[in-house]
Amino acid sequence: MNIIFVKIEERMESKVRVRFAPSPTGGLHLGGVRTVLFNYLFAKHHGGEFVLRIEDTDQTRFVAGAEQYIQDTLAWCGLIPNESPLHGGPFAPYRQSERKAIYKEYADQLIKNGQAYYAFDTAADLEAKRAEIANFQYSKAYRMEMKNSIALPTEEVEKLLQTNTPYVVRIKIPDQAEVTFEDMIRGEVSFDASTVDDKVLLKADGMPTYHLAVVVDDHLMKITHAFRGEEWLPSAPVHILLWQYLFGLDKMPKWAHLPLILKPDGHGKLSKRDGERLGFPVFAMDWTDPNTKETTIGFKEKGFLPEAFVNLLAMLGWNDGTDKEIFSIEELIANFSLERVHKGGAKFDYEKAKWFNAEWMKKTDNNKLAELVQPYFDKAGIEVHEASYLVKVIGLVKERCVLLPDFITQSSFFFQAPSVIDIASIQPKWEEKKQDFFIELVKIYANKIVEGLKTMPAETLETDFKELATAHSLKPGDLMLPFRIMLVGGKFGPGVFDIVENIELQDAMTRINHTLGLLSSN
RNA sequence: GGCCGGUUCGUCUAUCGGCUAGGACAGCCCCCUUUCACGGGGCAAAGACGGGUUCGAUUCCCGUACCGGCUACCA
Repeated sequence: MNIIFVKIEERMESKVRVRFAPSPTGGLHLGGVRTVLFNYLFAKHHGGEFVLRIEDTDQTRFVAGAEQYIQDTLAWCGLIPNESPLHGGPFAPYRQSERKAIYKEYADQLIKNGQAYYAFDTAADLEAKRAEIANFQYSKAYRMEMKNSIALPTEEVEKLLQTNTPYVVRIKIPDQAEVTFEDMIRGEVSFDASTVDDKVLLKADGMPTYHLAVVVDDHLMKITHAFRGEEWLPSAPVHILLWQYLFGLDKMPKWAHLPLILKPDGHGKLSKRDGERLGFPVFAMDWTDPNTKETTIGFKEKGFLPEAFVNLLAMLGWNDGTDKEIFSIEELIANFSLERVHKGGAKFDYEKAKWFNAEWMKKTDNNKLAELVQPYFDKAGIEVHEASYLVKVIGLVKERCVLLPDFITQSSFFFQAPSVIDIASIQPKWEEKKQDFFIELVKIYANKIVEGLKTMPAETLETDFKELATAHSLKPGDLMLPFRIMLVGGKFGPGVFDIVENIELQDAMTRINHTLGLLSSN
């Protein structure tokens, strides 16, 4: 028996190099970004390099704009690759479609060494065979019944090749081979390679499949540690065999198969559909399919801060062993270790995700928040005359905002009078005494304005308000809610006197009068 | 079906053989707040099951169950 055993040596003498290798087929979802993140954290923790490689070998699934989207997403998250298709690097090109010729050479070498072979079966041939034989596998058991350079006489193979018959190149899995390797997260994993079929390495269009491309490029790009989702575990033996055939197992990167991110309800891998169904983003940023024009919302546009997004992703499958949950990217880099990455998948919890964002909002500087919030104000058509005023308002309302757009609902009344007044919450307990009180309050404010005051400190406003209430033999408490609703339109917002202080006396008067008008006309 | 992986409160998780199984999110209650939040305090809530190993297992081993992944000329 041919035993392949790969051990992790604790050597780290060569510079750590990792890669993220997505296919440009659409938006980048949570699981993808987390794979990037763990790659990045591992590389930076060890002072290594992070490479972005685009695996665009499937021309039928290629989607225009997806590559740009991936780069933009990494930029938003702050996970900038050292080498990429856009910025190049010493191992360019970084797009597999541009490396087509390279893979052919290696496929030829495998064929020459008897480790791979030509297969001429058409799609129909394969379909028929699969229909005929339950659990059909293109391997030892049925290889000889198929149209390939192992089963066919040499002359016929020659003839097929000379007449340009379409073919694929398949790896020849050894009849008996136990493949064992050390996964950095899972420990020793072993497979009986004969249960794997002869995977296609080179497709009929001359493009490599993932199996060949990942091995060749990881070698050529000197990748030392390869991270990928757990869904790749079953094909690991193919890759290990290829490493053995092509470059030697001593050169092979160490593998780490990351746990999956699961649906919040039910079971299975989290998908784009789950987000739509349950009402939360799954992609990092908005993604518009160029064909259907359909847009899928992203965490960025939903109003998440990149710091929070990265933080929450890191905690999905990793922790530092303490109760600490809020980590900056620098702290993550400093503390990250693969030993603390989980083996089991984690269900995504949107409520917890929002909590991370709320925490990061509180930590973020008001000036920074103002910058981020400005576009939402623009979109809502709310004019911000002074940036400094926005910064001040943000300080007043930030702890009641979870997502960036919450600033609109929580603070629009600082910039314009509310368009809707929740009269229904005032009316039941409304009485003439209260009306008189507010008429008097307006007069007081008018006098202050005549005295040359535009506004007054919240504390003074509050004292005056309470004194006036007492004078009208009313409890201040019974007046606060109506006052709040007059100012903001409903039962929300920061302290009423903080609001009055900021919107200034003139505006407050206008709003009181407006509501008084509504109340008397009803 | 076959192969591989996984399994601690509803969810994310701590525990690296030693018993009040800790924290966070969500839920509920109270305080603060004459709005809503934030904040503070509290309640409720977990080791899939069965065997071993051991003085002692959530922790180590085996089996079972359940869940997941893969099983394409997709990645």
